[in-house]
Amino acid sequence: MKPNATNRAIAGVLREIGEYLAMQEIPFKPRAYENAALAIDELGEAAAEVYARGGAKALREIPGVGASIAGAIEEYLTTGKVKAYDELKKRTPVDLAELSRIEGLGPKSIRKLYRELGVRNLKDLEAAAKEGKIAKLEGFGAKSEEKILRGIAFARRSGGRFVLGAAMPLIREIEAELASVKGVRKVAVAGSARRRRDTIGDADFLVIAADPYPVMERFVNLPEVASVIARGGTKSSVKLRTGMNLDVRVVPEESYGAALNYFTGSKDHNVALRKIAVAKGWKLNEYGLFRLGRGAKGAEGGAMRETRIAGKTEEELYAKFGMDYIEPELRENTGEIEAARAHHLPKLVGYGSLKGDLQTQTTWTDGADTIEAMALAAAKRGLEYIVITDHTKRLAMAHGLDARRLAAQGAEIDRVQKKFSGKIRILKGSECDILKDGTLDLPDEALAKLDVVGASVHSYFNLTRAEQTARVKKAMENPHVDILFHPTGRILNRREAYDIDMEEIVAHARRTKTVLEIDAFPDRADLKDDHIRLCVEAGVRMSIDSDAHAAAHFDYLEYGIAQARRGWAEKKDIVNAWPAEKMLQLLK
DNA sequence: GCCGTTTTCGGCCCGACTGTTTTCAGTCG
Repeated sequence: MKPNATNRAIAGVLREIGEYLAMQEIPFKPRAYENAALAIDELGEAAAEVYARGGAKALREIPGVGASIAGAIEEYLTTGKVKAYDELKKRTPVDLAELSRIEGLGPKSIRKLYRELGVRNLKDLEAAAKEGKIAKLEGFGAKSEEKILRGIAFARRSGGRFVLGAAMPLIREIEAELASVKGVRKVAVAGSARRRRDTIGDADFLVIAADPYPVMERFVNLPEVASVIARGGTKSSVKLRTGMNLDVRVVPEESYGAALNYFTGSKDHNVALRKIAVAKGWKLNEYGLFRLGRGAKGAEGGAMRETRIAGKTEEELYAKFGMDYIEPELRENTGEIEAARAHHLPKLVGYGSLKGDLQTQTTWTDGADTIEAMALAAAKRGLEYIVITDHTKRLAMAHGLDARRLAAQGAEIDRVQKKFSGKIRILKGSECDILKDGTLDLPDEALAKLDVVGASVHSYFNLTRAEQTARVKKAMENPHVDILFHPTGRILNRREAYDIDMEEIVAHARRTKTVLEIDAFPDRADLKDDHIRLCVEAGVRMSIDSDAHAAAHFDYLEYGIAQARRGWAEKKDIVNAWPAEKMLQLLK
């Protein structure tokens, strides 16, 4: 078995096979490989494990994977190679991953550049462009060449995706800006930002306006715009200085719901809806849902007649399909369509429904604000309680608390609580380090005096999966540990999660009655949506915490709620959606 | 190459914009 045959690597090979087939203008197969690659990417477990469990037969259970692709995966897992891929690569030996990241370059162009100019990678591409060779190619021109050079510069500068919580404030500003254009009746943010994915690739805006011209004018002239990618009568795209792309679409009012649905995606969700429409003899596009019928001339000769049957609102659209309304956070084609048809969709935990916050840091360790300032900010936001959870002594750089300072902090909390009597309840807690061997950084006697104990890993990220899992499980067995904070340790765009068996952790949480945290700090977003859904299915309770290191960070709770909703969580699943007394009862 | 509540054969989501074309291919979402 090839040890580093990760899902990402397998998906990468499948995707490249698809692109090579697309170069040869082979129909349909490219999409089959692309679909399979997507399925592997989003598989909840390692394909290697699936194969170990049930061989190629088990691989074929993965939707989009049939006999042929299962064979390719098996070959890759057992030999580290896929012959068909190697042969395709030999015919056109280019760095596909690198070249297809360049905006506007697809399989056909890549093949042409290789055949005509010998371009194999970004470096060759840049050289060819700078020598003016690309502009002379048939089908290319001066503009294509410039665009390629800009694409290369950008690819070097930035990796691609943006953390939702970092991008959202600007997206909302632009939304308001577009809304202020004269004649604009409605603006909506669509795309992955509306689905509230933890990272987004770009941002999509939908506008209803009598006259699109002033909208486009304002849009391409936004101060943050670095370059205009496309500008048309109803659709434009720009690239911001941050590297993020924005798209805007102006649609007629009667199409608003269909367009919002279309541009919200996900692509998989849309494709699934369209297939259902086709099966019913309908057509769904961004302008509406249409019934198709032959014109008066009869079967063969007559023109198709389209009758609009829905499209003004999303609610109307889903109702026409016989479905309950599907919240944007659920639209990933992971069962929501079936659930909506069966009227079994979860009643998602609501925005603004949190009563408390179970992880906050103060000036006692690495927080920027005092206990009092944090309590005041939380009360202003309508929270009924917060838990003060400063770091413990192992985190020396954060000036972590030992048992003595923790006791002193307790006395300070009592003092502040008197001032806030009737306004907000301030609970005593800790973010206690889990040491390498799974023991805790504070003695049990100290932990026993606290209202809420969170435990977390801040060291030895490189243990093996078995060691890391055993370490965390041991900490969860401590009777004082109520919550496992940021369970996987990932930092978006900066650090991978440590290697830990989350299915095992979820099962252990159930056994030990440990709460798993959804850390709402934007670049953590940890648990991620898939893990949350595992918890929901296992009946494991979660908390949504800001991990605030400053009073302003209570704003982040919104992103944690979004993440919980993406994981199908309801109020009953979230301990701090309940009042303090009930929350405390739900803990160990 | 994959898939099936009309099908194990015959389909496969659909439309806008750009650039280089004079009628459209390629790319993107």
